[in-house]
Amino acid sequence: MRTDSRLPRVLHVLLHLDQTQDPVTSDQIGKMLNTNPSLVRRTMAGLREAGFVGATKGHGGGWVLAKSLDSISLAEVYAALGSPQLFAVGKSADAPTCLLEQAANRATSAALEAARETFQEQLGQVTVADLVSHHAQEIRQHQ
Amino acid sequence: MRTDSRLPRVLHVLLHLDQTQDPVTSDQIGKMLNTNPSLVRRTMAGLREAGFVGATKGHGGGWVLAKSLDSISLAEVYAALGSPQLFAVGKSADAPTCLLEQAANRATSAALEAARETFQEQLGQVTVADLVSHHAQEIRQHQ
DNA sequence: TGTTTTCGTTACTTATAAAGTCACATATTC
DNA sequence: GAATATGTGACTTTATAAGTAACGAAAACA
Repeated sequence: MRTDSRLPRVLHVLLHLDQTQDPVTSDQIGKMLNTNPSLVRRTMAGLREAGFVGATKGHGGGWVLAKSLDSISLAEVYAALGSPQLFAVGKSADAPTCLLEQAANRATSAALEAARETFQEQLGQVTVADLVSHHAQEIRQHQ
Repeated sequence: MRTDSRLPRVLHVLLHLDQTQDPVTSDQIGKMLNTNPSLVRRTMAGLREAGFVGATKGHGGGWVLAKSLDSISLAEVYAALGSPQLFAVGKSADAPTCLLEQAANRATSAALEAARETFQEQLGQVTVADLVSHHAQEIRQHQ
């Protein structure tokens, strides 16, 4: 498959939503992400269901933050996206009968699971607000 | 893409090669892995170049171990496969100009890199021989 | 010498999942 | 009622490993 870029993309969107009070349309977000509004709506759906953003229809509608970014961890964002498949590497088969194949799968899965834990820990330690907290001044200069 | 199962597969093969003195053909390995001999030869090529196995042509030819399994770490096997793409998740773009997108990418990459380090550490701590060392008796019973 | 076996390699097809696209119903504002 | 937006279903495209086919080269065997 292609590389799944939903996590960085929605983080990017959340940071932008925090820069304005006005609703931002899927069309505008699509231009930011170089993609189209339908994909934006689908990708943002999980964040809406998680209560991180709200969407309103009609004139003047669009996406707005529904929660402060310092109360949303990256782990929660990842979970809101449906905890997408993290690894491109995996086991050879689900339940092999060969003992040697079982051993090979066990070792592979163990290393992957350890890596997944690290990934989750890292995401859990950081809020979306943290991503720019050390760059606030720099960012303000460029808005 | 499909899930990359080369690592568990070649580990499986190495463990089998350790069970016999005779060369094992790509055809026989293909039957073990439920795939075909061409794919086996391509996948094993990296292990041959790394000096972990040898291949001989002609009658009575095939694949044999060229090194003791207790001298090969899983990390070396992974490297011999060309260190395949580990993650299905990745950054949104290589060098975005938007500072907020840069921040989103940085955070995503940082979590992934930490996870990769854990993965490599895990693989580095284990030799191929370790995979079955605690199951030696059980495996002998089933051969 | 010639046939068989086996690897080594190239070229091509298939499978899979995210990305991307299109269309349209629904809801809201003007 | 017209215009603007989301929500969603159906479909196409893209990227990459897996899988397949074919054939030359090398080694063993008769």
